[in-house]
Amino acid sequence: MGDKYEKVKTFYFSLWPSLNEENWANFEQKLIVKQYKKGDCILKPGEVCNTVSFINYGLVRSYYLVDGREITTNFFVEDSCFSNYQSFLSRTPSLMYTDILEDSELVDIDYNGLQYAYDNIPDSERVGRLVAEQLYIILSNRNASLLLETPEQRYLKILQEKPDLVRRVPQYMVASYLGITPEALSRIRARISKRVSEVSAELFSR
Amino acid sequence: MGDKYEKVKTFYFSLWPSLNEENWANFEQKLIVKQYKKGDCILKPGEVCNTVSFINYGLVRSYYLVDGREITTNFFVEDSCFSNYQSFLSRTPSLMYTDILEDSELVDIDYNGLQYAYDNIPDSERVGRLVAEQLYIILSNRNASLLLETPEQRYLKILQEKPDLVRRVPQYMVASYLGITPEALSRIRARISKRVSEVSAELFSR
DNA sequence: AGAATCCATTGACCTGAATCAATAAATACT
DNA sequence: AGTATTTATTGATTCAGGTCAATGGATTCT
Repeated sequence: MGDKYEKVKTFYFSLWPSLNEENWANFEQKLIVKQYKKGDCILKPGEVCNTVSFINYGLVRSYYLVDGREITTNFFVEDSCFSNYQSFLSRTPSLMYTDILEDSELVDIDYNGLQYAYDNIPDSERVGRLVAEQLYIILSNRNASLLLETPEQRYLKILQEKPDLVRRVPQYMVASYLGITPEALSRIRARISKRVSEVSAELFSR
Repeated sequence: MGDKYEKVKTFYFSLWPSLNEENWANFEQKLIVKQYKKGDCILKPGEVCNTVSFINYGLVRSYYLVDGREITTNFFVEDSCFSNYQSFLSRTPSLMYTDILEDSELVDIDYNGLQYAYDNIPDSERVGRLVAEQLYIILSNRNASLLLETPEQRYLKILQEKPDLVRRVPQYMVASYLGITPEALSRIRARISKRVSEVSAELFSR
């Protein structure tokens, strides 16, 4: 059983320098491990998100669905934490879906479990602050990307920064993460490979 | 002198139930009051934001400038706190400008002052967490608005939710907050008032 | 393996907003 | 008050991406 908590334990020890075995044991009691199958939907619009989850293995996606059109806000991969944090924190209904894209194992802590930790486990309050701050920074960067970069720039960036993710996820989901339609992404790809082949020809002709 | 701290004191007491006079006195020592004139620029791209500020009075704006084009991310009004939180937290250079739109008085706490508070003043850690969480929720809502609503919907919303702000700020800044050009906002306004007059005529003809 | 479903590409066309430009209105400045 | 500057409106044009539709490849399922 300790097995399934190994990765999440490493994760927490890394960002919680003062964490010791006693406090970990206390914290671990609040964790629940669950397995999901590809295609499972774990949160729907209207539901309040009640967990923060660590991904042992698998792949997860959050997205809005607005008149038939999906808008992906995030992909989450193994060894990281995710939540619908806005819904979780504000205790208000989610506006998003959260789906399992690949068979996954999640380690959940629920809202009450986390409040218990804040109230009873030393320094967990600070970890909570640091996590919230980290998530703020990430969201802020995502925001800047959507405001400042063109879809093509965003595509080239994700290709470079998360090539593995692009391979694991259908292209239409990547498109919706970039804020465009599948057709538009297909055209951007065509444009890029045209440019690449022109440059190659140029180099070849010298 | 205590005068200038009155509003910010009320503000902190409201979100920090366990705050007492002794701890407040300790905290207040870390605060610095500053006046600014309309047009002042208090943070430029490349600079690291080193303060979180409470606005006694005045109006402040944050915006990106990308090839001559302004993109407003936020307006901040009296009795609220602001910061370039992404830069402040990550200690990395800002990508944004922060300008004073109306003569303002700010009550600043700097990065070290805040760390001092976290380390020495009871429950300040929790307040820091709650503030970060609140800011996350706000940013998340702003994000959803930009992804899910049309510029016209966003305009109607800001008209309804912050009519005072729309009056105090030049229209081209509102446009850049909505993610469009001044021309586009002007056309949206024309469209709306056309619809309004059609509805009026309709009602009148009965 | 074969059928069915899902996914990516391509073409034709449409649309909303950007851009460029000119003018008018409003504010600020002396 | 009168000039200068800033801001808002309107028109003409352009363009990136959306929409609709058809086709062909890939995956998945039994």
